[in-house]
Amino acid sequence: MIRKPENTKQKILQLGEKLLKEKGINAFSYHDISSALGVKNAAIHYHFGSKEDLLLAIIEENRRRFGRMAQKVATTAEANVWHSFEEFLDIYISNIENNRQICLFGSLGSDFFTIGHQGQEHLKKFSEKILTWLGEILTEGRNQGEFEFDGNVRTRALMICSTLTGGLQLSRISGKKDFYDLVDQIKSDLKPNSGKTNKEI
Amino acid sequence: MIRKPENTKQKILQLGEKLLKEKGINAFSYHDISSALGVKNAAIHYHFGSKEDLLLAIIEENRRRFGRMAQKVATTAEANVWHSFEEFLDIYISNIENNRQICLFGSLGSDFFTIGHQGQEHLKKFSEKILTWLGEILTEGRNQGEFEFDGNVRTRALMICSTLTGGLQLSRISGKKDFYDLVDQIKSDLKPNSGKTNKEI
DNA sequence: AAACTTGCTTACTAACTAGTAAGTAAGTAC
DNA sequence: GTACTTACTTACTAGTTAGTAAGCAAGTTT
Repeated sequence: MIRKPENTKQKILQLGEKLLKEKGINAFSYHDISSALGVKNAAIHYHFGSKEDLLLAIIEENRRRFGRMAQKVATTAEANVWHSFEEFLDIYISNIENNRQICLFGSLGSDFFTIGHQGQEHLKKFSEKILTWLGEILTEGRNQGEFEFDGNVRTRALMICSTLTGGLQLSRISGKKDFYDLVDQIKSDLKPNSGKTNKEI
Repeated sequence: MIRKPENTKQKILQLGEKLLKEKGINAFSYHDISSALGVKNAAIHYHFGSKEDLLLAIIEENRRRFGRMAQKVATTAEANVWHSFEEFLDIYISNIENNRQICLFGSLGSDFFTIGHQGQEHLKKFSEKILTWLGEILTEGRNQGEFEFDGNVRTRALMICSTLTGGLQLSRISGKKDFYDLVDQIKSDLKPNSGKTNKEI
């Protein structure tokens, strides 16, 4: 028998995340994963004792991935707020391009009352992390004159996240193009001196 | 036996909608409905042959309800765009106040690939109806000088819907208050001469 | 070489799922 | 008063679900 330690575990995690973002936590089963990977059901339980454990691992994996992105844009030489913001938007764009997946928070926000307490708490902490990070980028950008927007920073960060989260879902229904329009409008709205021209484009 | 025709059917429909918006289509069963209503599983199948049939009826019910709202604001004496827009926002606010439900499109956008073709098509038509209606209100308001916003009308309508859809879900995670802040910001952003003050509030 | 660990498989269970077929009590039409 | 319709119930099925206990082959430690 060929031994590739941690290989199966990683594959389960990756496929679990894919299924979570495509169908939702309540619409895939251990069998969906095991049959796709050519292993038995019990192999999934060996690596992730319960479905809740798999869910926690998926959330943690997303948290780490976000951390790496934040680290990357913070240490890049030509670091600037627009570059950081684009990297953030790319997370959502890669979702829609990857089989029209929705984001973690959209999937688990919808199913929030069907997941365990630990999952809810992990999600809450992760969402605060994102809102804080985005808030810092927005504040920095506003101070630099790179961004222009009204109101409270946290609310603006929340609004951008909500638009992207909802946009991924609605564009499943109304068409992919709508999401790209949405992303362009979000960027356009943030640009200074875009004014409120009130002209039809 | 007391005969209240259509009573059970209405109750099934109401509870089905509630469960759909609280837990999602894949997280409730016919048993959840039948046990709550004190009837048997087969009674649900009598009124709604399949789960897909129940789903179609729920979508149709929401479509009718939206139609009644649109009719109402169109025929009200003191009709104006702000009043219409507030009535629209009230649909989302009543969701969050009703056990932190999410909206139909959020729930079914997340589970889009797990529902049947008919459900997807009905949803698509209904979403176009809403976007068209909101687009008309936005256009009228912009022409009257009541609303001020940049860019394409459809994209702006879509952005407002996306923000509300995503906002309902994210505020399950981050707290109810965030949703009310979001609604206030949406309204504030639409107001003319709000400018882009770039000041922290 | 004996004991232990890792990464599974085989074989199973209890609970739950949507859905069906047949029956039945009450009301309605003629 | 007989036939028909409505709104269910009883009783069932076949398939799916997460989860478990025991076994086993290969590699690792001592």
